[in-house]
Amino acid sequence: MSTDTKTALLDAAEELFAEQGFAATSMRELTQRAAANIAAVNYHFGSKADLAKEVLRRRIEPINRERARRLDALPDEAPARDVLRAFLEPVFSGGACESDGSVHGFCRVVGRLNVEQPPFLREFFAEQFRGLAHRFTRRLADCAPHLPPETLWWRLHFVVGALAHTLMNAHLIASIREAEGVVVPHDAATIAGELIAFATGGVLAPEPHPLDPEATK
Amino acid sequence: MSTDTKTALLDAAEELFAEQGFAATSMRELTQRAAANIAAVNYHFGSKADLAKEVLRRRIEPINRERARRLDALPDEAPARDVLRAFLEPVFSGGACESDGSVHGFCRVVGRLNVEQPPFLREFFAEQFRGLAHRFTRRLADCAPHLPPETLWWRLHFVVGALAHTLMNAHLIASIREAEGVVVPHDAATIAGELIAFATGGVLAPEPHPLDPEATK
DNA sequence: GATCGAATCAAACAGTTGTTTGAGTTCTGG
DNA sequence: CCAGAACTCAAACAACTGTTTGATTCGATC
Repeated sequence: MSTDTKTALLDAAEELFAEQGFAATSMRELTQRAAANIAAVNYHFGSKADLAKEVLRRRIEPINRERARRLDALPDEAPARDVLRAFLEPVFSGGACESDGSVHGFCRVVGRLNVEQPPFLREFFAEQFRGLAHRFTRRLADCAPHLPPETLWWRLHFVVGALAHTLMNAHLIASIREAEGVVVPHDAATIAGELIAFATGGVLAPEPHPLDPEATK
Repeated sequence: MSTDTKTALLDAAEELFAEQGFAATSMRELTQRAAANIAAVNYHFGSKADLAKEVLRRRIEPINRERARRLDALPDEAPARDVLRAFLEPVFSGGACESDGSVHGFCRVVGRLNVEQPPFLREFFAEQFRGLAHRFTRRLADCAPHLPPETLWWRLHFVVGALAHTLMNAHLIASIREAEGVVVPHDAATIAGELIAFATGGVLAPEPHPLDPEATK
């Protein structure tokens, strides 16, 4: 069946883009892992770039739908923590975990391509997130009326950064300390919990002081 | 003078790696921008990979020295905010800003290569940060004795993620809203201030609740 | 002014890149 | 059973990859 080849390509691309990034992954390697012919990607997707978009779309769209759904389901007086849960938890749920509870490959590919951002993906990401980011920022503004909108805008992006970095490196971060005998749980549920607590504290932090220029020097 | 070629190569590499990443930047493009011969990189640095290491080293080492210096200079009872300032401010200072106050290219290259992490850079980064990360985590533990060490470990990495993401995308993040007529200041001082406030709130947040498994489903 | 090492250069290296081609196979609907 | 679409395949495409070579130029030291 041809659909099998198509999803095999998506799966292989997901793994390899996650591990090595977009530019560093070759079509030979990719099609070989999918047990497909070299020409299969261009036949089914058009190009390597279009394949990458499709890899992302199949994961991001459900996540963003779920984010929107949860945001809408929140009562008006919902606290910031619930808003941030609506933003973060969908990433880790919905099959995001391996059977051993560790973070699934697609989490890493989203994080990876989100930061690699090949030129052709810039617009794709902007398109996927623009609307949602504004809705969440507006919602957070209700929870924290003492904070100016620009500050909240920055803070939501800090959360995105922490999320992307964590998705990509969770296994590495944990392994650093485990090499010393310290066991660091890094299953998806633990990470999500840690991240939500951190994000809530960060978003609700008091307004930044103007920095002492002396100290920054 | 030959030193000029060498630094011209470092500067060009810094810019291009920042914009496009390591794998996506070719030697032709790189040497051309530096007004040097194709063979110049291999002559002066040995290989493309070694060039990348050098690009990073020349920026990261001073930053990490300054981080260590500031950490040591802190009084014993210093609050978490000061510890985080010692960690974050050196990134933005020391020539990190363009003349217009925006974030300098090298900030982006560090953020970029930190997330792209070509295999040969894994060990390099680990080596550069391992010791420092532990010292900061230990210091933060003194400021927040109510939090388990693993939680602080995660939170420091969340801060790194927010930092890396911001360094890479500050201009983009700002431009999204400016396209709508909202002026978002994104000079280095503003960003540093926002990030420090966010990081302090996040690191000191109360311990994470165990998540409601229902909601994560 | 000759000598030597450092630096630059154009050219070529062998290998890989993403993509295209056209013939072959497999599958499906009539 | 056959026509036609959907798909797979090996081979070749031109372009580009990082790196090496050997001759040439440059600047300093003796």
